Amino acid sequence: MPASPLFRRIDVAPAYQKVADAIEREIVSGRIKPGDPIGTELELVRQFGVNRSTVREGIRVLEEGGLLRRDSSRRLQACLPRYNKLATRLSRALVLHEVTFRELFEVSLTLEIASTECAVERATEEDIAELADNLARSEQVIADPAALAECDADFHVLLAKASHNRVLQLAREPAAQLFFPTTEMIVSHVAQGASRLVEAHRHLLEAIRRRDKAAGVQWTRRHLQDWRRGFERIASLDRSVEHMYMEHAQAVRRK
Amino acid sequence: MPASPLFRRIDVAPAYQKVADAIEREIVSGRIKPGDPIGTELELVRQFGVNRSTVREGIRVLEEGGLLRRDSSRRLQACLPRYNKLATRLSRALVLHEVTFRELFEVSLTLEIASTECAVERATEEDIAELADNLARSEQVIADPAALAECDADFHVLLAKASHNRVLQLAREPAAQLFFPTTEMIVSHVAQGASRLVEAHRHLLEAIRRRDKAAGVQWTRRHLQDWRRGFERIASLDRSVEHMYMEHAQAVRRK
DNA sequence: TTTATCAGTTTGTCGGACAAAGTAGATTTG
DNA sequence: CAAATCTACTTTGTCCGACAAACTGATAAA
Repeated sequence: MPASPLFRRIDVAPAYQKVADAIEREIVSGRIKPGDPIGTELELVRQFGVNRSTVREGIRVLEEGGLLRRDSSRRLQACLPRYNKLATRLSRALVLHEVTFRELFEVSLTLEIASTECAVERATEEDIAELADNLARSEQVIADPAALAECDADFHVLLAKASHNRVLQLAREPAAQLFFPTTEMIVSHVAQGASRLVEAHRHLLEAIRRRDKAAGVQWTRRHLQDWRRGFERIASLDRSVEHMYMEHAQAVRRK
Repeated sequence: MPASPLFRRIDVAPAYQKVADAIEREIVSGRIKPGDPIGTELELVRQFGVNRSTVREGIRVLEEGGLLRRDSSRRLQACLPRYNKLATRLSRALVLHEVTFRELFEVSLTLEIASTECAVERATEEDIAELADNLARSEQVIADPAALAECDADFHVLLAKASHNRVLQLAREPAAQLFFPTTEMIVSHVAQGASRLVEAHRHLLEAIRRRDKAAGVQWTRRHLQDWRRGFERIASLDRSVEHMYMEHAQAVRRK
C-alpha cells in the first residue's frame, strides 16, 4: 500500500501529444465541427509555439485516429471518424490476437439476429428497396462465387442499416469483415451453397416486408448455420482467422 | 463506363505512409512478432533511406494504430493492439456520431445476454472466483455510488472474460464504455438502485455457478432493465451520449 | 557493495531549407 | 466582356543538421 502521495503526478507528455490532445479536445467537445478547417501547419506552429515537425507528428496521430483529414487541396479539416476505417483496425486486432472462427461465428450469429429483429421492426420502404435490389443482383450473379460473396456481405450491411441502430452497425462490422470473406470459399466448394444463400436472403427480405420477426430470426439463423456447416466441411471452426484475412484486407484497402 | 485502363494506378503515397505500411506489413504478416524490437529511429532511417522526420511521422501513425509502442526506455517494439485503446476510439466515434442511449441500450442488452450465455457454459473456477471477489467488493462499497459504478463496470468486463470469446469481449467494449458511466448517476439518484444492482449481480453469479442459463439470462435482462428504468427517470433514452462521455474518457486516459 | 562519474546512444525538439503542387490575382487573347 | 494563360505566393512533403534531456553501460570511488 503506497503512502498517500504528496505531489500530484506531473504531466510530462511530449509536445506532439499535447498538440494532438489540444486539437482533439476542440473537436470532441464540439467547438470545432466536422468539416471545419483547422488551419495551415504554419498557423498551428504559431498558435502552439512549437516547431512544424512537432505539429506534423501531432497531426499524424489525429489523422490516423480519424479526427482529422486533408481535403482535396490537402488542407486540414476536422471530420467524423468513419466506421469503416475503425472497423478495419479492429479486424486487424482480431487477426493478431488469433481469434478463431468459432468465436467469430458466435458473435456474428448474435449480432445478425439482433440486426434482423430491429430491421423487421424499423425497415423503411427505402431500406426494403435496397435489399430487394441487392437480392436481384445476387440472383444474377448466382454462378459467380466472388460476386455473390460480395453481394452477401452487402446484404448484411444493408440489413444492419435497416436496423437504424448505428451502434449495432458499428459493433457487427469488425466481425463481419472477417466472417464474410469466407463466403466465397464456401459458395464455391459446397454444392447448392449459392442457391441456399440466395433463398435465405429471399425469405429474410420477405419476413421483413411482412414484419414477421419470428420468420426473420429463423431464416437468419438458418442462413448462418448454413455458413457454419459449409465452413466445417472445409476447415475447423477452431482455426484462427489469420489466413483468410490478409488478401481481403489488401483488397479492401485498395478501393 | 470507363474504357479499360491502359496503365495501373500509380502509387503516390507519401513517404511516411509507405514507411508505416512497410512496418505494418511485417507485423501483421507475423514476420515481426509482438514484443520484438523494431530498431532505433536511426536504423529505420538507414533501412528506408528517408529522413528521420519522415520515419517519425510513420512511427506516430503506427503508434496510434496500436501496432507499435515504446518500451520502458522508449525503444520501439511491435505489440498487439490493445482492445481497450481501440474501444476508446470507437467510443469517441459513437459520441461524435451522436448516437442515443436507446441505440446503446439495445446493443448492450444483446451483447450482455450473449456474454452471460457463454459465461454460464464456460466460466472456469477462476472466472467465478474473480466474479465472487468483485461481488464482495460491491457489497462493501454499496453506499458509494462512484465505487459501486466502477465495480459494476468491472463485473461486466469479467463476465465477458468468462465467456472466453475474445470477439465478444471486444464487441461489447465500445458500447459498455459509454453505457456504464451512467451507472453512477443512476445509483445515486434512484432509491434502492444500489441494492438492486448488487442483488442482480449476486443472482447472476449464482446462475453461472449452477450453470443455469435461463436464470442467468433472466437476471441479466432484469439488471439492464433496471438500468433503463433508472435512466429514464433522469433523462430521455433518445438523448445523445455526448455529455456523459467527456469526463469519463478523461478519467480512463489518465490511468 | 553501493554510489558517483562519465562517455556514448537515442529520443524529442528545433531552425532552416527546397521542390512540387495548389491558389489566386494579374495579364493576355479571342 | 469572357476565357485562357501566366506569374507570384502559399502550403505541403521531405530533407539536413543541430542540441538538450534521458537512458545505457561501464568504470571509478567510497
